[in-house]
Amino acid sequence: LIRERGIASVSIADVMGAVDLTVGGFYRHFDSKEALVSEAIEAASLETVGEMTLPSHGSQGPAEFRAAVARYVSRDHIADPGRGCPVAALAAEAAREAKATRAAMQRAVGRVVAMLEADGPKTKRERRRMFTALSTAVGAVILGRVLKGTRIGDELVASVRAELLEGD
Amino acid sequence: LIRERGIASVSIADVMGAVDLTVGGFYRHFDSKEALVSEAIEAASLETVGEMTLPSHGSQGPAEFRAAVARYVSRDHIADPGRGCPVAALAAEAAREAKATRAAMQRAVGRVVAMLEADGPKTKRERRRMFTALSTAVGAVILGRVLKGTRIGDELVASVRAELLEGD
DNA sequence: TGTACATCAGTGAACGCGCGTTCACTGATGTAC
DNA sequence: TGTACATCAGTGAACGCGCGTTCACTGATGTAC
Repeated sequence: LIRERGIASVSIADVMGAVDLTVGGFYRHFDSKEALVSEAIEAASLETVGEMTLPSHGSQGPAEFRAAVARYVSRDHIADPGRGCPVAALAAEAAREAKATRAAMQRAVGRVVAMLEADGPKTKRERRRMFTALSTAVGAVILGRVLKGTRIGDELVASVRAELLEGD
Repeated sequence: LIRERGIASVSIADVMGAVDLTVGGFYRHFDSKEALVSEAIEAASLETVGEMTLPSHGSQGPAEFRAAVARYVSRDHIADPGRGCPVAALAAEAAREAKATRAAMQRAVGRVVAMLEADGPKTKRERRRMFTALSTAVGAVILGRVLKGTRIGDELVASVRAELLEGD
């Protein structure tokens, strides 16, 4: 719900309503809205990284990397933020939130980096390419979402996808 | 103000207070908050593109492109969203807003693309690289902001900057 | 030059509403004896 | 096996607050004569 609508636009009543409960009960489970948001980012991050890593346990080859990119920079991911990467959906908003939320988002990014590093040590050049590819993928999903339904949006997503998949 | 704090977190009282006026007068100037947000995105977009294009009028060479990238993917830009690119600051949030706001953000992205296209027709390959570089730059600024003050954030920004400036 | 009047940016109080949080309570569940 | 009691998830009403928007008003400005 938060990934779909953003942190500020989801109320506790929305969250509780979505599981057919009433607002009052919320505080049996979380100390505050901020605690919920932090845990939600954490959970979504684990889920997303888990899906990306799924086929091979830990050691990722270039084929797995390409498959992950193809799933990340895709029409499906762009069309369904609610089930997608919390970094793409919420990074900009989380950067303006209180400490706990920012920290959760920093951990989420860290987890992606750790996943990309999982197949052993990298040269400086490889690390640079890794950070660049990550920025490109996140940027493309965010831009793809705001441009959804426009010609330029389709071209941008197709371009980035092809560029990342071809290596360079 | 909106670029700094986000659309939802800026109230009309905040905006009017920032220019030492009271809330009531707001509606002499704008029909609604949404109208203000749309115009603010429009204005910020013109300002940002203007700054990027400034040195040479229209026809941009590779040197101007490199200078623009260096200014965009920089510590200064990341540290000061309030004076920076509205796309990096607000694209993800604008994607969830009503039509007028989304449309303003789409125009903002379109303006950047038009600027990058300004030095004449491009091959398909060049267009692909252009869209990729745009996604990379926007992604890096957004990630740089959420990671501000962390080791990984510094490394990511430095990496993307170097990678984009070196060509590839 | 002086007066009457229209315009309109800005005021400040009010509106209905939804927010996050609190709290006294209910009632199902599981344990102790 | 049956009874008494503690636990605690969930209820629903209330709180104080800030939100976007409306509206009757004020008062400075500029134009018409």
